[in-house]
Amino acid sequence: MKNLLSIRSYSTKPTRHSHHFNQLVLPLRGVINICVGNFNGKVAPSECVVVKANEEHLFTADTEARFVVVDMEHLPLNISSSQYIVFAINSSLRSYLTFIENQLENKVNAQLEQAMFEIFSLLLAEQPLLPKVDNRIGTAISFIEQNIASQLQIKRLAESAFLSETQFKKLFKQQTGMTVMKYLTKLRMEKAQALLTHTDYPLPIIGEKVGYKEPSAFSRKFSQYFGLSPTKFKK
DNA sequence: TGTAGTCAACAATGAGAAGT
DNA sequence: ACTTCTCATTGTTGACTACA
Repeated sequence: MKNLLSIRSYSTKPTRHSHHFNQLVLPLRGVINICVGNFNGKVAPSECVVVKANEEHLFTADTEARFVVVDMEHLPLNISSSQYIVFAINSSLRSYLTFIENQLENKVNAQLEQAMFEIFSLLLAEQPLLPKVDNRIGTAISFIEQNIASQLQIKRLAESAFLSETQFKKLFKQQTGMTVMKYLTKLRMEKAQALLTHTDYPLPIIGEKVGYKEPSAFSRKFSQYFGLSPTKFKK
């Protein structure tokens, strides 16, 4: 069995079938109709379908749809031990899929493709495995990820999801398991941690990049979240 | 059943001062 | 250059109720 990354625009086997390896299907554009296990429905970009080895499945897609198909002999533990057939993927993996598409459509390089597969596996292993989220909450999450440096207010996020503030807060908690603010803080702190580790930006700039106008507010939040100040973390 | 509004309690923030 | 603290202000949450 050879681990394989490929880009497809339609099902090569539009009949029920199975194979001895695991297969992941990740839409880039358009929607795929998939029937696997007890799941029978549509899968859109930002989501991933897991077809475990020897599991019967069937998928069809519109001609304009594009998706990454990954054949894997061994699934990372988070995926193999999960009950989810469809789950939401994070922004890092989404960005990486675009890279994969670009690379596979322009070059043939076996060594690079093996490295790409390995990076894909690592990104997959760190997916938080949130269930397939409501589209409106998915939209708001994308909005948060794209505007992490802005002063994000629930009112504005609720608008982006076409929900009232109250409904938005309820649905967000229900879908992600955490409040809007907790989710936002988690993203901000993870980004701050990455900027402190990988860049030489001064603290006020890092604070700004993760949405804190005041360095003091950033420093306080970072200390609360990680248990040590940004400066001590950097050392 | 899903959506929306109200409200009290609590948390987060900005500004500024002082200290390291 | 950065952290820590205080204080006033603003924002958010969650429980509850009402409505279609």
